[in-house]
Amino acid sequence: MNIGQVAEKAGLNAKTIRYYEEIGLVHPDRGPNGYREFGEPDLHKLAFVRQARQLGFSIDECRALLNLYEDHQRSSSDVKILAARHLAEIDVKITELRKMRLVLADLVEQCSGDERPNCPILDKLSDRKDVAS
Amino acid sequence: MNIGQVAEKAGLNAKTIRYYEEIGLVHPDRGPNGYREFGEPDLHKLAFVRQARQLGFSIDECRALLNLYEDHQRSSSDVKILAARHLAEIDVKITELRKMRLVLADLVEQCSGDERPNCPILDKLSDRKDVAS
DNA sequence: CTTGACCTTCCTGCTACTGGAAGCCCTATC
DNA sequence: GATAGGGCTTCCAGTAGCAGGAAGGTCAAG
Repeated sequence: MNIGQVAEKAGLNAKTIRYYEEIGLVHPDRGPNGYREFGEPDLHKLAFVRQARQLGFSIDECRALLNLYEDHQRSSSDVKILAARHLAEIDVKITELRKMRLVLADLVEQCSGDERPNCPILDKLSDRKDVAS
Repeated sequence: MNIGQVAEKAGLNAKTIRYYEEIGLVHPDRGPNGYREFGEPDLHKLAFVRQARQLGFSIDECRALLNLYEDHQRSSSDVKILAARHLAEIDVKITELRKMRLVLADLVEQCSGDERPNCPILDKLSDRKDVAS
């Protein structure tokens, strides 16, 4: 398979796949013309990474997950620890965003949004006191 | 004020403030020794930007907010539109994170997390079907 | 006079790609 | 055989928002 085909099948951009090769996630063969040649295992790995990325795992976490996936001696606890840590990070992000959302929604609601210059949003931003911890 | 003092007062890193100068957010004077000299208005602007950053506004949005803040002919509607758009982006992010969280929490729960290799998390990631839309 | 804290500029690196330029390869058509 | 197109290659630059570090100037205290 050439890069275009594997890209389509894996649901990834060809550029992305070249990048993944550059950072050592995949190691496709090369044909006599210099083209990358991907096999089924490569496709499988790329699809795996795509799924993990969609769940928000970083590239390094994807690398670790791939290693675990290919290590048939792994303990599922290693995978679970990695995933649980990522889950916790997601929770932190959600919490932070919700904090922002609370303040912001309040400000937006308070702002009349007309042609007059008076604006509680700007007032808040220029306030001495902190907006959130 | 030197950069160290203004950094502490504004709650920002000195490096960050130099960066903000580089991208044109602030324009401190220079003393005869080449040191940056910040006045109260600079401190005020930096604190403003910090507050906006804490609410998740991008640097470009902060720039726009600063411009509106300093434009006493502004309409509050301009500010409100900007803030409402940002609020919508936050909502999108929260939604995406919650989707990830749903799938991930489920997987983590299903994984026994023991010494055996069998792992539903890896099974899911290597699945042909998409994990989320 | 020296020490240490503070300041300066410049350069690199981080994440995870994306876009573009210059050029080769392959197939099809005229 | 020439040409057109699409796909492939490498390399370089840029994105956001800084952080870290090197090399060196400045300033106040002892």
